Amino acid sequence: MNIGSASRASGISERMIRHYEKIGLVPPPPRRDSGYRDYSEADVHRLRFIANARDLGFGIDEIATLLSLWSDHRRASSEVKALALARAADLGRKVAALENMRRTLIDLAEQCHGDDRPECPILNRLVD
Amino acid sequence: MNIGSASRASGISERMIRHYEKIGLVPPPPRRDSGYRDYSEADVHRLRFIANARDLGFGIDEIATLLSLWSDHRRASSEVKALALARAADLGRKVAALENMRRTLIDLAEQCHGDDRPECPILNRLVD
DNA sequence: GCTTGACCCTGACATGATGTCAAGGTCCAC
DNA sequence: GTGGACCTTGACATCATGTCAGGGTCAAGC
Repeated sequence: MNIGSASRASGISERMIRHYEKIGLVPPPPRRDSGYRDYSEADVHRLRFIANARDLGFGIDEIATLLSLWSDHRRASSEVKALALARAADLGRKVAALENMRRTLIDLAEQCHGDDRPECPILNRLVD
Repeated sequence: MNIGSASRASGISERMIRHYEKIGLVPPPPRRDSGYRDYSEADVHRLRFIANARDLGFGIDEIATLLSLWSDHRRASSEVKALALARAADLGRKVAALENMRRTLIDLAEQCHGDDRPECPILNRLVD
């Protein structure tokens, strides 16, 4: 299967598939005489795994760990669980930080007349 | 004032101060004979404005707009308000997306025994 | 006046995930 | 055999930020 098909089947751009190959996240597939990469179903499977993990907010390093856990049939599920919970905690912190910004902005906007006058609590706050 | 003092006073790293100068977000300060940048209080003020806006999640382009609105004493506060609300809406979308990921991870982790057995719903989900 | 350590200068390379563009080779259906 | 779709590599860009190297400057203490 060509890289274009693998891309469509996995939801990862051709660009990123080549990138993941370069950084060692996916093994280099065999090449045809033309030099074209030739992907198997298993390769696409791996790519989709990566796409799903990425969509859950895992970073490249964590995805590499998940991949090795995935292919290790003797691994303990506790390792995977710990990784997922660490990721969740991280997301929780990010959510809290963004939510804080959002509330601050909304509070400031509520205090701002939003009319033709230049007086503006939002700018005043930035000047503090 | 040297760049180090300006950095400490504004909370922006020296590296980023120089960067903001290069991209035109702050005006190039005068130089002393030695070539050292020489910052005024007004410069530091501007830097702190930038730091505050950055902490509220504004991007460089938006900060540039805020800076021009700030120095325009005839501007309408409605423009600033619109910018703040757009930013808040954007943050709201990001928060929702991250919160979604977080919930999914926690749900998956709850279904995972987290023991020595290899069986793991988290990995199964990634394989879908 | 000299030394020393703290400070400053520029420029370059790196990150991470991703896009785009260019110049060239390949494949297949007609 | 030709055209259009596809593939190759490599390079450059983004955004905010860090770090490092190689070199100049300043100020305090001796």
